[in-house]
Amino acid sequence: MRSNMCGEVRAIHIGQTISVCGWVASRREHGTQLAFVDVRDHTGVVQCVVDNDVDVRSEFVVRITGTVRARLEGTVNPNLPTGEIEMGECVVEVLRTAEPPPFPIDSRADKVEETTRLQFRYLDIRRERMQKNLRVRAKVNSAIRGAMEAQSFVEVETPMLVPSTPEGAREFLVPSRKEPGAFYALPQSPQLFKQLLMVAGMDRYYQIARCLRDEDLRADRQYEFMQLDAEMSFVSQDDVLAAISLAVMAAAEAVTGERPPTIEQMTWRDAMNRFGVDKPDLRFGMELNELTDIFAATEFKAFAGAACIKGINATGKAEELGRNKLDALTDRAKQMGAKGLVWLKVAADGSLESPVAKFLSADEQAALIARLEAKPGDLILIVADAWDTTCEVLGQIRNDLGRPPVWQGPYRYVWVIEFPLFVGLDKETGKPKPGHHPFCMPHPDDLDKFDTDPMSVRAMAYDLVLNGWELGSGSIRIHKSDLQRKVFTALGISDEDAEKKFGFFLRPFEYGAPPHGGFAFGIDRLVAILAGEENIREVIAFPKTQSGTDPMTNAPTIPNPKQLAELGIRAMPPKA
RNA sequence: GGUCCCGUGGUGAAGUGGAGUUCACGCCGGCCUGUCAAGCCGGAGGUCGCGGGUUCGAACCCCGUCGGGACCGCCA
Repeated sequence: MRSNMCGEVRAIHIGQTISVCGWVASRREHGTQLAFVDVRDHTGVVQCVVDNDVDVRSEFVVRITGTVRARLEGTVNPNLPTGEIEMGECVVEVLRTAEPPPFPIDSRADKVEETTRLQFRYLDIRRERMQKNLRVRAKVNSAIRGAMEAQSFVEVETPMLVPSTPEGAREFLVPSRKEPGAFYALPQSPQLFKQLLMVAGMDRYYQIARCLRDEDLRADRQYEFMQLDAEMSFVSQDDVLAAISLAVMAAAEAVTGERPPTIEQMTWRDAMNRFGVDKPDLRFGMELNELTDIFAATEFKAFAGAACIKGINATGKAEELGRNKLDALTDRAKQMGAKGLVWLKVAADGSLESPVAKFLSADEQAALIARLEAKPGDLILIVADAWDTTCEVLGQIRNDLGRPPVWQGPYRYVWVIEFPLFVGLDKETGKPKPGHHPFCMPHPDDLDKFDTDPMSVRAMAYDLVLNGWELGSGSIRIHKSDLQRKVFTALGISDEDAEKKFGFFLRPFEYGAPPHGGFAFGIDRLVAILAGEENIREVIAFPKTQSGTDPMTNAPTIPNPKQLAELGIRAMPPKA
């Protein structure tokens, strides 16, 4: 039907008679003798000159045949890639008329209520922005596949109807027709199957897998999302990081044209100490500074005896943050569990202005200023509390004060390694809770700490972080039953419970599980950042709203009684 | 489950207790031979999300509810 794409016609085509197909982006009529019709496809628009009356409206689908010619002098449009040329003596075929769209099919729709965009998603996707985003996504998928294939990973598809598992995120359930009362779950991830594929000798598995979690939605979370899911046999942690790094770098290069440098590594403890979060945003400074030693002998009651005192220097923020904003920050710190937040402003003469300055000795003040390299106009914020609280609170405040939009460059990838094996204590059992999942390999140097200091045991677990967003995580898995039993014991899980809860998963290991490890990272998040979007809905063709509905299809809908009867289900009455 | 913000013709905004909801874009009709998200003239189009309350009077204040969004919880 067409010989050229609209956005690709150039001066070299002058003299050729060509046909383009697309949608009418705009029509400018000048009497009955002359009309301009801009035709749009996903490559762009081209101006078509019609020398007579033509009845086409916005978004009519047309095929236009004409001869490419240079535009008249003075009518070149430098804002358009096709602005040097136009199609003349055009014949217009209307392939399909169209109703006026509810919003303009261009960047003006960026301001339209998102619900309306989702209700008419097929029109929204017609826009340049969404076309670009979905094509970026396709490039990422393609580059990842290429990188994984090149490393001898084998793509294996795992089932979508799986057994419900006891741990982890809330699952979507699918009723079984053959066995009324029984349910399948939709997979939160292919975790179980990919590890069994290692037992099965697949050696290197990967899949761009759809995962489903029935947890509340966010800017970076949807019910359904896509992961690069991978698992490798006979590998060290560094092997896994290297393999995934190649996939991520290939994806980034495919989109940006630039290959990121080798992804740096940082231990979890360093990340917490320096940035106060396990997903540090390395694009800006304002790092946490250790101050405990400076105030070791302080008279100031709020600091005296505190396990950990840290501070950040919000450089140049003294002016900007008035009393109200400082109070708000203090409230936020308290909400997060800190006893308080101390602020000090560096005055023009270098002295400290603060309600608490009078409690700090001259030596302490001098040491503080030196440690934080504070200059006039700087704002110092200090938290004194337990180590984790101090880090977390200051990390959050650091992000609040300094973090650029996630899409803003440069891209700073970082592997956060050596996550703790256990985090916190279960309120009911008083036993440690698994940091990642209970099948993570403990760090070999920490095996003797299981009994003495379990909370300090590191795991062979790692996260990939980009600009403060967690892209994904992985670990080396336990493949021996004695070590697995040791971890279960620490978690307070008896042999009997372990068999009941995880037997279906662990029993196959008895037939010869190789040492193995893997990783999974969220494609939606990576694509969003590479596409310059701060919301993954912008890179998903048909996403759900925050309450889990689809304004276009009206899903979820109420099934008819016959369907329910067949499934042996009696539903609650719908909400009024 | 919680906190905060938003809801006014098709779309985006203005109006925060008082006359007839205002403006831009879009839409419909007319004019127009070089425009380019054209220009000019005219026109149609709104239960101000919904329900209740306060008031002489409510788009505006109060309560509830529905829908949307950001965040917390949650996401082993």
